[in-house]
Amino acid sequence: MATRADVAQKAGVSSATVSHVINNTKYVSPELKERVEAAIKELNYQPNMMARNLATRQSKHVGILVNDITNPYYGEIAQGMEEVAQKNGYMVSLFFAAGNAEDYCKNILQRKLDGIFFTTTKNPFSPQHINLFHEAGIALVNASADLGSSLGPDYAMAIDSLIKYLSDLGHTRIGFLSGLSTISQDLRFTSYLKMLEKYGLEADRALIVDGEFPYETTHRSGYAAMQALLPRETGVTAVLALNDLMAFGAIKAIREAGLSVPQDVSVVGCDDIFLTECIDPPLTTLCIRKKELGRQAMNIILNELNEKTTANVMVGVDLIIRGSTGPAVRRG
Amino acid sequence: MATRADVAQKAGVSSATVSHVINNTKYVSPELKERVEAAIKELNYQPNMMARNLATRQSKHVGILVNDITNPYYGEIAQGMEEVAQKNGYMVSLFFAAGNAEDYCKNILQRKLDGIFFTTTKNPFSPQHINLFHEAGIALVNASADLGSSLGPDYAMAIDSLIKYLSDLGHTRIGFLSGLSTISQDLRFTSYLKMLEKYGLEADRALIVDGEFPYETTHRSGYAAMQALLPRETGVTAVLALNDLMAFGAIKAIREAGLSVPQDVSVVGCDDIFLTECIDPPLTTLCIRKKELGRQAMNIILNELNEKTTANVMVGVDLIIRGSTGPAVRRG
DNA sequence: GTGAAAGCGCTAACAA
DNA sequence: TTGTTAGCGCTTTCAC
Repeated sequence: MATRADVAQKAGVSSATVSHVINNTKYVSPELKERVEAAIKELNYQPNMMARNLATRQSKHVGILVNDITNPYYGEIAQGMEEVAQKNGYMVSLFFAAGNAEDYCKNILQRKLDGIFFTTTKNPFSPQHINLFHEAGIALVNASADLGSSLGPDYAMAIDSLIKYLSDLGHTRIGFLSGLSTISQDLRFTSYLKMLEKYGLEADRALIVDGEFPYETTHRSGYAAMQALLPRETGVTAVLALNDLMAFGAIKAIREAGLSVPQDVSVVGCDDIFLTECIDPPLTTLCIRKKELGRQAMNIILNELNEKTTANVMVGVDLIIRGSTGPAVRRG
Repeated sequence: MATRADVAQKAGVSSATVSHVINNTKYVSPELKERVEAAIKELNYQPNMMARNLATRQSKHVGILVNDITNPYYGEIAQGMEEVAQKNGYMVSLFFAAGNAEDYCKNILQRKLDGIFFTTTKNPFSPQHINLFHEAGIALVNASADLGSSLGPDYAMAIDSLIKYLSDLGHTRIGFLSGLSTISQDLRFTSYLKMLEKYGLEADRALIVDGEFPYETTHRSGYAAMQALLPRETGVTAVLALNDLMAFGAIKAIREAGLSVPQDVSVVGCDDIFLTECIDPPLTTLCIRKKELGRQAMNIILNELNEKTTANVMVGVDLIIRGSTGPAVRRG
């Protein structure tokens, strides 16, 4: 593989000049420029990023930490992030919440990743790890808050609309399938509580199902949560699940209990992964603009790197009404 | 951030010695070794991979090309690959079939990726690109065949079992929703044809629905394919879809046509993504060991890199019978 | 057994 | 405007 020196020689210029035409970092006379470009083409020269990165002390490599890439939600976010990363000459690598934090940390530090997007609150990294990242000058974007920039879905308004919608349909006993811990400060959960209050509905503790350690938010935990909720005889007529996968599981549990959706229980998901519209019944859900989220994450990282500015942004969430919700009926 | 020179100084040895204790590349007396290790710990020294990679001419960085990471199928493969990559000090980056091949190619070459796993036949890279990869000594693992090592699911036996199973249930008109082009040499399709013949069933062209360019294998294309198949009045009583997503879409189309699954039409998917067991009815499908596939991919790359051996392996596929298939009934 | 020093390919002062 | 050169941090011969 040709190196910069080869190009310089072939073009009859210095290697610095080659650098300058490649990086557009200084004026080079049109004539030389042309000669250099010709040489590059001829030799099919490709700059060696490892060398460049060593010299510039940046890797042009970022990471995305996902809970479970098997959830289409994260997949779409990753796609959005990759899209703008690619446009800017960055690569994105995957990290899994279930992976080994120590190994990941070492990798991140040693490879000098330029930035990381934590899409999930389920973060394997300890505050010490985060500190190391900070010291290394890595741009951090967190779904929730505090460290570096923050970026996440703005659930509050959509959940407001949702509770109003359900309330208008006559629902007064609205459950919440959390998947997370009791003390969760998840915005979905806190918004749920707040909006219940706003619309004069009772936030009965029995209507709320927490997850169990290790916390999971899959169809399986949704199934388990609903199985836990139904026998409680709370008079529940509607539930909001932390995400669509959990909602799928909840629907299954409801059916297995001999009830139907939405006649007996209305079910609402969150995320709006593409499958929501193809299951039966189609799922009412809170639609997060996932690609947008991913794009924003990369943009924020880019800004943090280039302009040294940190940002706090929230992306919109919309209530999408489909077939899994309907009027409340009193069960005997 | 401390460098190797700092460590050397603190330990009172040369930087070469530090290298040797870190990489275990030469005998170093226990005494010095200990001093070096102490210094490393004390300075919290982390080797700079960019420098090391420059010197060793390998990036310890591999890629995985996926069709659509939003399909849990690919997500699980990526997870498997990442798992063994991490264990071996490699990072894996994502490439999307829909991405810009030119940009990707440049990236791959310039960053000196050590290997790439093409999980999908839908490959944006031209033979010229592939050639460049070859010349650069990049380990290539392809789902189908020919370039470098090959790795993919072994559909043939499972499809044999499937056709036998359906045939035993009285199905004689079995459709195929391909998503791909007419001339597809996809092993699922060719196995389907072969097994129809084996069990004495007719491979009516009208029972086969090709995809349309740009080929897609999502629930949407499954929906469209089934909508195309139903009006043909072929007497179809069972269909095999290229993957589970397409099967989901097919089920939706069947229902919208006023028919039911499996009473009127049996539906079979492929991949066994986790959602198959939580939709209604649970989907009969061909289960691919996805994590295994990902792990194998990384192992093959590692072997190709270290032992210069190439491999051709297929991972097992199992027929999983669930609720979406049942006895054939004569309609009309 | 250990260390000096010459790269790896590129960038970025600084000179010319 | 262009070229020289000293790094970037690590590996790896080759002397000692």
